[in-house]
Amino acid sequence: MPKKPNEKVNYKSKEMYQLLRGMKDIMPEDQNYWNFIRARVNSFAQAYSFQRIDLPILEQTSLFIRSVGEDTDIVEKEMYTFRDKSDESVTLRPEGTAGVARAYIEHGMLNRPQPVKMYYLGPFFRYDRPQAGRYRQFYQYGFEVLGDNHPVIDAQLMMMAYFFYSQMNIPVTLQVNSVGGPQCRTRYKKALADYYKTRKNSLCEDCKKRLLKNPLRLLDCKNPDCQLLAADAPQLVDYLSEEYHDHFVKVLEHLDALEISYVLNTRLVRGLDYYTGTVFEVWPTEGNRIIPGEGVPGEGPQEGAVQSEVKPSAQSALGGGGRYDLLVKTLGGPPTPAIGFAAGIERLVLEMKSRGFKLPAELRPDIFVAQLGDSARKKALKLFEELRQANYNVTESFSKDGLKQQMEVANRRQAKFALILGQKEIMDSTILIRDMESGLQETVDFSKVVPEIKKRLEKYSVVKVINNNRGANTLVPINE
RNA sequence: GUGGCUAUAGCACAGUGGUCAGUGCACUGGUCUGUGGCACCAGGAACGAGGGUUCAAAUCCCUCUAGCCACCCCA
Repeated sequence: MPKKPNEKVNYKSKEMYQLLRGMKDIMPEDQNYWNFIRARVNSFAQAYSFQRIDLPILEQTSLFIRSVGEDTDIVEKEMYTFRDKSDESVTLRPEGTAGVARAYIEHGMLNRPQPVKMYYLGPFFRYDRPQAGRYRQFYQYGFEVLGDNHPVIDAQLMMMAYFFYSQMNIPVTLQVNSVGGPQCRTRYKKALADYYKTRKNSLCEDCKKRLLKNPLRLLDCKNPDCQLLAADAPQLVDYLSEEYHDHFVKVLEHLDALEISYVLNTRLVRGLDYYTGTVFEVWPTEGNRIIPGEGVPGEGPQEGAVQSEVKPSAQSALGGGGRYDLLVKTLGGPPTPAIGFAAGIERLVLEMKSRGFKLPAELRPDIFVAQLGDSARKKALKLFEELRQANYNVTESFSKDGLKQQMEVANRRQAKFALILGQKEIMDSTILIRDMESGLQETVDFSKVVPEIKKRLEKYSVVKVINNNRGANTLVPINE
């Protein structure tokens, strides 16, 4: 139905619905990345004996206040909190560990063989200011080990995090530190305060506030003057109690033995209150990343290697975690040491894209069914279903009339073979099989089409890759 | 929450006050009811929203919304 020449139709309404701030659609063309990551998480979980747990997105507000900490940014300004119809204060989960700890207690998991190893993958919510790789609804996967405080557990979890990325050609460095227990931190904060008391005037405005509110943050201020001061400030590791010190030393010994790339970063402090002892983050190392619009290579003076203790950019941490030996008890459960690691999926997708990560093409259709004429269309529709039930990956474009158009679709979808059914074929009960790669085609008896297709598809069967389940860089079909 | 930059077809861009806006890719159709990758032709589709200045606004100003960047912080 042709329109009148001058009649302009605007398909975009002036008052269009749009995404809420910080929300994001994951489009079909990106699903390959997401499927790949989900498959990888599942296969790592299986290889390291973690069992999946799916927790509600909505929990009691107090769960997060109690676990994450009242004075943290997450609780103070980033939670989606509201009252439900029974006037209970509920919160969209801002992180995963609190829920896992809650479930551990609620389901009496202390009666299971320890440690209990669980993983999760799903959406989380924080009302933060959006930026690249930072959304208000974001996806994280996480691994938690509860009920064991042996240092080897820490090392193994870090190893897992490390190889999750490095084995898919995303070079990463582990940033490792120990924040000790509450007593260690109290003593350390006092030492810090003493150190800064006499040097207060050289601090930037922000840091003067930090001195009162969150002295640990003084150490990673970006201001050059503050950094100078921070360099000589007392270090947290020197204030660890013997117990925490010994534990941390053993963790580092394990890491050394593993020969993986890690940095002892004495300034690494994490933003949730429940951490005790070992904390770590996974930072991508800047090798061979494709930065869009990057200038001419070889131009300008080469800066020294990026200092590994300075984050290249704000959103660059791919993941992080640490011990939370006191959390389960804080939430009313039995004393239960635990450690966890969680990472953001959006950031990993960005990283994969910026490195030109090659994904295996979608599974190609085996067969494209083309038809010409009404009676052929009827027969083709039935044939399609028969082939599908015979477990072939079959595709079509039945609503199109022209053979040319249909062949274009077949080509675009990279079908291996085309079956062509026209009036002539209907007349003598045959069908055309066209090999889309060679262009060769043959007429075969219609009743023999399935065996004939089967015979021809054999040349492709060798390529099927079975996932070896050890983190190999292969794409596997997903059941989320 | 603070500061800065930006907003033109599905995507990437051009147009910086003067014919109700161009290009490339993509999309739909045609050349071609019997054959895909190529070619040629045609078509649909946009100035983020609202207000102001002006004879005239995509272009200048204000507000809002959103994105990005730097903080804050985090995944």
